[in-house]
Amino acid sequence: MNSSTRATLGVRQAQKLKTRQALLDAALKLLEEQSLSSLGLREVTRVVGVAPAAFYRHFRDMAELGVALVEESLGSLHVMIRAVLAEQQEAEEVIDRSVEAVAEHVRRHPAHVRFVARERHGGVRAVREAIAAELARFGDEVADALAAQEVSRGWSAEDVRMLAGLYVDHLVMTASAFLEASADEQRVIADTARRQLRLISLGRRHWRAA
Amino acid sequence: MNSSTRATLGVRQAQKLKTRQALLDAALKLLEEQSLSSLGLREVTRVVGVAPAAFYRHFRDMAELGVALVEESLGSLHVMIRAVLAEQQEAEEVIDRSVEAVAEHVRRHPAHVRFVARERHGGVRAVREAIAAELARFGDEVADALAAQEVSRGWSAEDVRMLAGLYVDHLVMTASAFLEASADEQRVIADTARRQLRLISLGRRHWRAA
DNA sequence: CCCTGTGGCAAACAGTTGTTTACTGAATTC
DNA sequence: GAATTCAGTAAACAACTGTTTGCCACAGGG
Repeated sequence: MNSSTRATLGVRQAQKLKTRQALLDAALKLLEEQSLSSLGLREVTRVVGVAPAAFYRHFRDMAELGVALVEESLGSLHVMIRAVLAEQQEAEEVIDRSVEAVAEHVRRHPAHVRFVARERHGGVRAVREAIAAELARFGDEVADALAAQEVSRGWSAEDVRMLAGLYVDHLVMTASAFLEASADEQRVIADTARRQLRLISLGRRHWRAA
Repeated sequence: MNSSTRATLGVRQAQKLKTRQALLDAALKLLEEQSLSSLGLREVTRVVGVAPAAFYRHFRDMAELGVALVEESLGSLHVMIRAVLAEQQEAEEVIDRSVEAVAEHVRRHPAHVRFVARERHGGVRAVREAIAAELARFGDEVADALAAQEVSRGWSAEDVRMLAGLYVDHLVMTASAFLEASADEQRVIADTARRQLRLISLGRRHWRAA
């Protein structure tokens, strides 16, 4: 009668998913203060409270666990981005809304954000590639949203994609800047981010019109 | 009579510097495929061909070696940036010149660039802070150069610093994008980077004028 | 020329790591 | 209700880690 698991899932399978999630959670916690390539399998199982060998029932190695963490981490970000993109508002409002959304996302999922920022260029190839692929999908999604706006009339697909890339990069930079900042510094960062977006948006409106 | 070391340096001191440099070089090479927090002291000394204990004659631990690598890595970048900033040219030219300089820098010092990109958000606090401090100095330097240009007339110091931050971030993003790219992809990246800089420069010219 | 400072060495230390093995006991299937 | 599946266990493995110790060879100053 566990309400958090579907009734159709057997007790067996549900338990397995539970420890799998426990492994992911423990790893994410440990990764707040070290990087994936130095995180040991025993370290993780010790925190969860299972035998080291149990790890292999869920992941081939730490790299595979890392890829699973990428999906978990960027999944929530994906939801957030889609929500912001869906709102149809004035440019100024959409900027304020975006920065606020990023700030809140970092506040709610700091470990996820830190993990992505850290492993984006980290020492584990498979994880790097998973993050790159997911961020590329973000870029495409943003590009689609931009193309649908009337400001982009007459823009080539490449130019739209270029602008989308700029936005995604800026998002990632801003999010990781928030991470290590105190409350005071966070306000400064948010303010700077808004002005930067405003400047970009200005450049956008004058593109090919100058 | 070693021409690469000052004549005033005794044989003693010169030898010490030589193995110290060998340790740094070996570490940098090993760091192309892993991150600092997983790099072992024995691993480094083994490559150099000295006893593990010899490491302590030069660094307290790997974190200290990492900080030394930061200075080495960002030192060369610093020279490059200063050179570009010194040139007084038309906006369009300075953009082409900047992107070309970044591309060449990555071509000449890939391991250094990779190291900085990887450890900027990596698992070793001291190294993160050293990189952040150095990048902040870059930002100040760029800000000074921007402020001296007539386009910035009437700009507040904060706005100038905001724009400088945007440029520095863009530089780092572009450099790390170059890293894992093939020759073909590099051309695409360079082209995208140029267009992004052009858009930013456009926004800059219309700042507070719109 | 001898004395001293010191960069590097060999060896030993207690811990820790990833992986394999044979196993147990409970949920599932028939 | 018996047979089967399989998540998790305990123990052992060789290989490796960072750090300390006492020692040596030798450059450099007196």
